[in-house]
Amino acid sequence: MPYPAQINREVILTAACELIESEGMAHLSLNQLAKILGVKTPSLYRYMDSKTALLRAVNETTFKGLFAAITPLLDTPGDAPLRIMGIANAYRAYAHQHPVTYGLAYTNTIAELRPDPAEQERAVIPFQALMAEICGEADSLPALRGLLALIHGFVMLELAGQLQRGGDLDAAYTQSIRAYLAGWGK
Amino acid sequence: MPYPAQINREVILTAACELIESEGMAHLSLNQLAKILGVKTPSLYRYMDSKTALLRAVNETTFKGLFAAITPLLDTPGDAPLRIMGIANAYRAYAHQHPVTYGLAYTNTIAELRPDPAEQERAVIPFQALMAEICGEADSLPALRGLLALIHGFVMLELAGQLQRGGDLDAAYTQSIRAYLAGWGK
DNA sequence: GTTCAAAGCTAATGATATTAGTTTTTGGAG
DNA sequence: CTCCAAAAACTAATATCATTAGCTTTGAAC
Repeated sequence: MPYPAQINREVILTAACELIESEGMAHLSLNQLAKILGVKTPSLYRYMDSKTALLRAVNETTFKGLFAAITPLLDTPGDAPLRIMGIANAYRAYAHQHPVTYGLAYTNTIAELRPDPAEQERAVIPFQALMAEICGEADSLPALRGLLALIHGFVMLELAGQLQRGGDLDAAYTQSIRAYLAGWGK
Repeated sequence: MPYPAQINREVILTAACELIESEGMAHLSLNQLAKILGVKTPSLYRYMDSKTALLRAVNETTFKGLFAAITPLLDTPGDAPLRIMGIANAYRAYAHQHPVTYGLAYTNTIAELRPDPAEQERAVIPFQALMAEICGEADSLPALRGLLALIHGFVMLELAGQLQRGGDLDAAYTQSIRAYLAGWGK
């Protein structure tokens, strides 16, 4: 092992996440990142193919963290609506804790930054069974999609500062999801 | 009027929109834009303060177009759920027709690109009355927020390529909104 | 025809991502 | 203990950006 490495893929990744989260997307440059890591810019290329690849990895990390925060709640006592509400709250909490990277992960005006979308849809399959308990097997896929849309949409609007007319956002979130589930339950 | 102008703010804006929509966000450079307009790059600065300001203008255009596509449907025959569904479909259709600029408008990993969010929330107030017909005045704000979240979230997931497990997306959209409204109507 | 201000241009700067080629380091072979 | 090879980092250079400063062209009004 000649020449011990000063950095590696992982520390680059976490430094990038922290920098994005604290300074915002616009201030993430490889120069800045290298300076933080105590290394010159081109050295980063030994561990990543491009800035785009790095950002894609950041997004993968975000999704991984998000699902890690959520999946444990699948095996929780209570009926389906209650468990779904717990998951929805954990989801929203994660997004609030990682607002910039969450936004980046789903933002994707640039298609190259997306992790494999097919894989993500697979990751969400376990949740479909939960919806099936409410609306039946046959409708469980469309019902799941609407649920994801509601959750994701609410969080995105919040993060974009688009829900600022006052009122209790926590309550609005809970009530809306409850209404959605009730609507499918009929 | 010495020296007739070859360009103006508006043609820059529409060219920018078209370029973004056809080539994607990543390929929008002022150089490219100037070349399309038959002008040298620095000349653009006579009509805009910065690239950021241009993108903010693009976003304003997007919102304006979106609301222009939607608001006429407020005065349509039919009960509240029917009218809401018409609006939701028009909304989704607009997003499908302008996928990149729609994504950009709501993406906003970079806060400077956002048009005044307060104004946008005001633009959506007329739709609150429609929700009130379903769930009553008292709950109309949270119910509206959930509806916007559901619509926006669904469209964003679609555009991000995150709903690719097959199935009828049109139906899923319609059914989910119907369920949501039914849930609030109880 | 001269004037003048608007509109465009050239040239330059500093930041950026990225590539090519060189130097430094050090664990292990002799 | 010395030396070597290769891994890891570095320097230097390029092309592309956005942006600024200052110069040149245009054409309508007098």
